[in-house]
Amino acid sequence: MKVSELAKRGGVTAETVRHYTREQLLAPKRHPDNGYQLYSATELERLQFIQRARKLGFSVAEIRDILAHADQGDSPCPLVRDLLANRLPQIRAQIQELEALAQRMEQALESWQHMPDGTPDGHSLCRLIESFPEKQEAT
Amino acid sequence: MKVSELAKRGGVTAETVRHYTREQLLAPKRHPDNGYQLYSATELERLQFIQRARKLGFSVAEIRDILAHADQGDSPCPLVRDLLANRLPQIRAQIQELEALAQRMEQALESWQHMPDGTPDGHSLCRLIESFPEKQEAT
DNA sequence: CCTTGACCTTTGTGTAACCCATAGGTTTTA
DNA sequence: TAAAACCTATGGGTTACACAAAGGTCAAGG
Repeated sequence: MKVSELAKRGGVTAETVRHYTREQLLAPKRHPDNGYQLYSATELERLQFIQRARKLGFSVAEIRDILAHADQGDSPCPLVRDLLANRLPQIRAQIQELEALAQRMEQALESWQHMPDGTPDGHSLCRLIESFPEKQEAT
Repeated sequence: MKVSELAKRGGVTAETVRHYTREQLLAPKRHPDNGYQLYSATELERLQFIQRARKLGFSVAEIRDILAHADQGDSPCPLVRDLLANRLPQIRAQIQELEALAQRMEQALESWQHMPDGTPDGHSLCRLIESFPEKQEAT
């Protein structure tokens, strides 16, 4: 099948398929006459595998490694366990950061309710923002 | 003061100062002889303002707009309130996504504890990943 | 048979906020 | 005075694609 058909079957855009192909996650054959990329049913399975892996937070580069292992006949499973176990705390940290950000934003919006809009005066650009600390102690 | 001094005083790298300068958030004078960028105390205040705004989740492009308003003598405050109020739900959504991801990751790691590593066999690349659904119903 | 529209190709650009390397000029200091 | 430290501009790297352009290919209808 050609790019668009694989894309449709896999539920992604043709651009995404081309991207994965460029990044070596998919290795289609070429139609000898016209140079079109030809994907087999195996490629569709690979595409679906990629989707699952993406949903689990693996990067495209990581998935390339995983697939490369599998293509060599090695079990990628230990790698997979490792990658995921290492990524999880990073995701947790990222969530913490975003929650702290959301809290700052909320606190700002709330405290701004009682502040008037001001006009920049050469020292103050916007007291709303300036009313916030540049650095903050741990709570 | 020169790039590095401003950077040190502002608690950022010289690269960051150059970046903000390229992006027009800072507008240093030039030393007529050697072409060095010369920052005044006002630029330091601006840099600190930028830091605060970044901490509140504003993008560099947004801060450029905010500063441009202020430079024209207009109060940027309504813009500031607006941007923040619009961004907050996006941040919340992002947190939700990350939490869903973290949950998928955890669930995966947990259920994988009882699964052996396998060898790719032409149909299965890694059952760990394949054991996960490509799409999922809302819970 | 030929045109048109749909699809394919490659290449290059843009996204966000910097970081880093390179090559070469300047200033400071030992 | 020579090296160390700092400055400049330019260009490439990061992530996972989206999008546009220029040009070749193919299927269907008039």
